[in-house]
This record gives sequence, C-alpha cells and structure tokens, in this order.
Amino acid sequence: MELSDLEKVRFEKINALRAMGVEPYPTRANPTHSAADAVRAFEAAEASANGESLPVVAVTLAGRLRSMRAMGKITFAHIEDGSGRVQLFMRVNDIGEDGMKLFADYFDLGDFIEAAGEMFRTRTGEITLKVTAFSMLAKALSPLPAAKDEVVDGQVVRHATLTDPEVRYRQRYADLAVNPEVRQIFRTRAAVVRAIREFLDDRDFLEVETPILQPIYGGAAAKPFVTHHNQLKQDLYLRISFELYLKRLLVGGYERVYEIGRDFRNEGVSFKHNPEFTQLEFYCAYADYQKVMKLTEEMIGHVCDKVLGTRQVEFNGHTIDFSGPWKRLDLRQALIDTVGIDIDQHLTGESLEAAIRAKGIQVKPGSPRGKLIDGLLGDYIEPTLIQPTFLYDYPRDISPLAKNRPNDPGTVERFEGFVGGMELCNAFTELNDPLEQEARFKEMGRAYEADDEERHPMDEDYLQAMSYGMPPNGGFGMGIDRLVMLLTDRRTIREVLLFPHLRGREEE
RNA sequence: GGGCGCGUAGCUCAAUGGUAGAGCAGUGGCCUUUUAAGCCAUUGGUUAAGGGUUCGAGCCCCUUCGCGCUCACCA
Repeated sequence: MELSDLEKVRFEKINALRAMGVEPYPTRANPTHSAADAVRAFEAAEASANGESLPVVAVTLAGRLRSMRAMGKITFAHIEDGSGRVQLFMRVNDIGEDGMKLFADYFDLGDFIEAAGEMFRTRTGEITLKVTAFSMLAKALSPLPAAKDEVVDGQVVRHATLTDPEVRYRQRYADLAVNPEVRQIFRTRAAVVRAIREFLDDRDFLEVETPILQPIYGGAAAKPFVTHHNQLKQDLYLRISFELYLKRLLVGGYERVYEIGRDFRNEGVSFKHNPEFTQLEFYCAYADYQKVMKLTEEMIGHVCDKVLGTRQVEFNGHTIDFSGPWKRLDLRQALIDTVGIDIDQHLTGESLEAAIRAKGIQVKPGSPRGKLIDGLLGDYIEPTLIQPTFLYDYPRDISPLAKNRPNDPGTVERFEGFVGGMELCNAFTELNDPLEQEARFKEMGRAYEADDEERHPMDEDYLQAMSYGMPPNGGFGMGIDRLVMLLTDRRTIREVLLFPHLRGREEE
C-alpha cells in the first residue's frame, strides 16, 4: 500500500502507540450507550431531577471522532455513531497531563474510539460527555475526505466535503462515512422494500426465489449476460426478468407469488439504467390488469405512508401526489392527442412509418409497428407524465406475454405506470393460452434477424407448464431503484445504488 | 458506440501562453466552555497519463484513461 504524506504521519502514530504498549486495533469494545441513548438518558435525568441535584448519568460511548477543538488544558471533540453525535469534553483535571498529551498527539479525525464519563451540559447548553477515560478502538490510517462541519439546530452542515461523483461512487464507504444524507438514502431504500413486503405479505402473496442462472432467458426484451458452468459444460444466462418462472408457480397452485431481486441486462448505462437492478414482480391469479392498477395504487400509497408519512412526494421540483387514483390514459388516444396519429389507422409498420414521417419526425427505416409506437411513447408521452399515470392498451407485437383485449386482435391488456416523467412499472393481464403463447413466440422469432442479440429462444418448458393449465392472472413488474429515486428525490439511479456500475480502472 | 464538457495539494476550489496559489486538513507552538473555535509559524504538486507546437504549456494541438451531461440503444 502506497502511503500519502498524511498517511505516513498516521502510520508513525500507529507505530508509536504500539511502542508504548497501546494496541491501535484492540479486539473488543464495550460501549454502554449509543450517542442518542446517552443524550436521552441525560434528558430523562434532568426531567426527573426537578430542581434537585442531578442523578449521575455514567456512559461509555464508541464511535468515530468527527471533530476536535484542542484549547490547551481542555479539548472539545465530537464522537459519532450510527445514532448520531455527542460532544466530548476533556480536561486535564479529569484525565491528567498524560491523557491530554496522548489524545492530542495520537488521536485523529476519523479514528474509532471509546470514551467513558458522565453526561452534563456545557455553558452553551450542549449535552456533552465529560470524559474520564478513553481509548483507541481502530486507528484510521487514511484521513476521511471531509474538511469540516458544524451542527446548526441539530443539523450537520458541511462546509467542504466529498462531492466528486467518481470518488463518491468508487469509494462509497468514504461517501457514506462523511455524507449523512447519503446514509439516509439507503435507510429509505430498505424501508421501501420492507413496506412492499409488508403490503404483499398482508395480502397473502408468497415470497419466492427463482433461478438467477437460467438456461433460457426470457420475460423481457433485453440482451443477457452469459456465463458458463464448467462441470456441466453448459452456457447459462443471468436472468433478465423473473416472469416465466413466477408464472410456472401459478401452474403449481400458488395463486399469489412475488419476488424481489436482481435482474441483469447487458445494455447501456444511463441515469435510469444500471446493468444490474432490483425488480419487484408479482402475479395474482384471477386478477386482470384493471385489478392490478388498483393494487398498484394501494401498494405505492402504502409505501409512501410507511416511508415518508405523506403521499405528497417532492421530486425534481415537482410535488407528486399519490393520494388519489392514478390518471388513466388510453395509449391510442394519448398518441392522437400528442402527435396527432391514430395508430388504429396504421396497422402495418410501413403505414405508421409514413404517417410519422409526414409529421416531420425522423425514424429508423423499416422499424416494426410496435417499436415505432414505443418510440413515440418514449419521446412524446413519457416525459410529460409527471403525476402518477397509467398508460394502457398496448400493441400486441411488443407484448408477447400479454393477453389480447377481447374483440381487438391488435391490442393487449397491458399498462405501464409513469411518474416524474419516468417509466416505473409494467403490467398486464397475462396470456395463459399455451397455443396462443406458442404462436406469439414464433411471431417474435420472425421479427428479428437470426443474429439479432435480442432474439429470444423458444422456452418449450414454459409452454409445457402452461399446457397443464395456468389460472388467468394479472402480473406486475416494477423497478425498485426508480421508486427509490422518486422517494428520495434523486435524479440518477447511481445515487440509490450503493455500488453503482462504473467502468473498470487500470491498476496502478 | 457518437457529440459536448471536465480532470490542478488529502478535500473544496483559484491561476491572460510568462515564478503553480488559497481555505480547510496535516505538522510545530499559544490557549480551561469550544462547536467551520481563535492566533502565530510551517510542510505538502509528475497540473490524470503519454506525445507535439512554442523561447516558454495547467492553459494550444494529438492520443489514451476516467468521470459528468447528452444522443443512440434499451417489448
């Protein structure tokens, strides 16, 4: 490990501590209180004292040194643990000349330490630990990349800190250590997942785990990552969705199933795409897409209540209102309103392409009808859908797993939910006719050239499962990362992933 | 993958083509109620890497690497 000048100074302190018989990385710590508990205990003591003399509140705290103000014969510092910060007060009267010197010479910002003493209030009123004993728990060799911060009305204000996004993502541990609001994002994220589980568990959904390594991938249109099992001499794919496995379980007799887990898609990285991302999918027997819309509204509302305590969500300068039913927009009508094209009047790719060009919009020549519609949707409708909106009734040729609308062969019962100008979820009345499903797979196969990476293999076993009888059902998929973006007001998916994907860096 | 922008001390940032700087952090002092503590002094740079133009390059040109934004791609 190459040491910087600052690190060399600390390295020498480690050696010096060992030389004087002090272990800089001791095996055990023995805190009695968290920072927050110590403050609460002192406040309780004050409340009970009632003008009488205060009972002694003796505590031992463990945490990271976050500030130091040495003033000769006294020193102030702050110690921070997972619950918050407490000020430390050290005085030569209490810990002696040796103690003052040990702290001043060998303890640095970022070190984990233990401090014991009694709680009191300083002249300025801050609840503080008057230290009578302290020790090193873990010496920080590298200085944390933060300069200084202050506490104003209980809020930590940093005057200079780590902001370079590259360092923040590559060294997320340092980002988390110095930026408390980043720590909060991932607490919120955990609360979101917890609330979803709670909602679905309460409605008799069974949480399951299905294979991540799959011999045949499917359930979405995406390029997979490929890997190989050596002993079996078999290529395997990292799943791009859970859909086909979860629906097999409906055949097996579980009527409501869900899975929260990682999907992998070998595609571009953007503010809303990461090669691996967290997905929720659920399938509900005897439901159709209308029921799934209602379930979606309830579930997102429940998550807002649990995580934020309100259904008004601030995102990207907008106040998004999850308190009522989501707006419902017919995809065909929405396209008539926004681009002035009625897709029902253009039932072939050629015809639709001509209509789009007539509007002065550039498109890739020879695109299939479904892709053209999806393109219009993405360019002209999606960015305008700030408030929660269900766009429904999609073209059949881009929805091979969805059931047709009755008496409308070109359209399927599918919706996508949009919030904040971003696609959040995708759902449909699931196709459960095995012969129809086989025909759809074959249609899809024809739509791609033989060497197209997005061409999907036929999943015969899935058809076999469906042949045993699959109950009618409604299915749902949602990007958890995007929901967390909404609820934490972050514009990029990297901010809600602990370790987002970054390009590899050459070793030095 | 394309376009645009960025990369300077540990962190946050300066520097007309003309001696690479500041604040904080660090180091050495002073200081018994501070909280961005204060005061005095002081260390620290392969200006992302490599090449070129020039009397002279952090700055101009080329290549590479990384990051950001954006476009394309993404049922």
